[in-house]
Amino acid sequence: MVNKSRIILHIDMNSFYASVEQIYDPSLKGKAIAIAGNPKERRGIIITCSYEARARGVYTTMNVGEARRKCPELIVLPPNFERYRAASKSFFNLLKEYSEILQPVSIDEGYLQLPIVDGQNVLQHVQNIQDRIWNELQLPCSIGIAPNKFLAKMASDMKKPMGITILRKRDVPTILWPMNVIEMHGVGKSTAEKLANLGIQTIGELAVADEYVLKQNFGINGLRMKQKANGEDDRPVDPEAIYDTKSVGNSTTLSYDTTDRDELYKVIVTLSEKVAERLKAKKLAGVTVSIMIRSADWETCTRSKSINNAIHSKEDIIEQAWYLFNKHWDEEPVRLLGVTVSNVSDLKETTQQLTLFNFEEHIKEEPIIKLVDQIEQKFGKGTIVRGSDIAKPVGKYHANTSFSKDFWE
DNA sequence: TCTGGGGTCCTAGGACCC
DNA sequence: TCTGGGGTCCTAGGACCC
Repeated sequence: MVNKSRIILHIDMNSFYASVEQIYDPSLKGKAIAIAGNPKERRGIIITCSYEARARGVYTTMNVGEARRKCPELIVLPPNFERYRAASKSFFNLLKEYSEILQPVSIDEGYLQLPIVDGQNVLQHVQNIQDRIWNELQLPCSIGIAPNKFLAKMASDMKKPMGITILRKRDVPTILWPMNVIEMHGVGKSTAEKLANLGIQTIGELAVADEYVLKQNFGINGLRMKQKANGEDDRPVDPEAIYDTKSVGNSTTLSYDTTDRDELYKVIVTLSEKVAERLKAKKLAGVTVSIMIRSADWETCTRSKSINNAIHSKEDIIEQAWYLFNKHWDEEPVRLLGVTVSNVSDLKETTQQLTLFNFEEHIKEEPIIKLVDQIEQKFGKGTIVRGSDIAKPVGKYHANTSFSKDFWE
């Protein structure tokens, strides 16, 4: 009989940025340190902090001033993303030695599906991975081991720092069900409140909740939440997901709220340039440009516009973003501005489509068969990109299912 | 607790087409 | 023409995550 069990790890770096800074400056080890967006500006907030700082009441999103008041000896550092990216790369490279089925989720966490080896002591094996990340990279991490992504994610959260937690299907009623729904990955404050109004407080109550009611209140997500509450999740670990960028955007909170049009134009230009640069690095172009305007009272307005051809140059992005801004800005003081390009696709594919489109313009009177012939004569076979071929193929990885050892039973 | 910046996914309404 | 049903695309906003 085929056993469909998988062994999935969720590896979560502990206070990643702070840990990396402690590598570069070992004198920071054991101290209360924090990384803050803008340490000197009034609007700086804590991005992450060491466990020593957490013990003193400092937490992520806390205002820097507030954090300093709570913990006067706090060492506040600016972020150094190049360092974090480099550390992240080493970390994922190490993980890749254990399996090709690796899905980075963010700079500091990812899923790894282990090959199933008969008679292997899984816990020992994972302990070895954690030891290597610590010994070779000096990075602490927590690891969850489970038969699916959701349970692995929940498990990695249970012991921090440097924890390893196995969460089996059979543990779900005893471990997960007594927990409050807010503890569930994917359930935030808003959903938790809505659930509470329906009389659902715990994950156990969600696990047996009426599906019709869930569907009415939360749509497809309601049914997914119930499945997860029952420990079910069949999403594959997808190594390609990280390459499938949907949008590229930059935003900034101004150091003071302003209505100065010239100043706001400069900000739009800077943001558009950054977006263009990042699109170029990723070899992407997009057909939709959005802007975000946040006013002093935290009201956020987003406006977008789709155009015929995918764009990527700073000039094009500035033009669209500035048009949108002028059309929709209500002249109220602006706190934050953002520019995003979405509906992106590979630059090579979009220019190919553009060539086809332009050519088609010239000979659009011709019957379609002749058209195809002409294009292929001119540009070679394979030039025609049919609708179904344009979408980027997404690699699917399936687990080795021939696992005889009943690890999860 | 007066809140940064990077994203993803889902929904709902309207336009438009057959 | 006073009027169905299915589908897709676009836009705006909300919820959530790290």
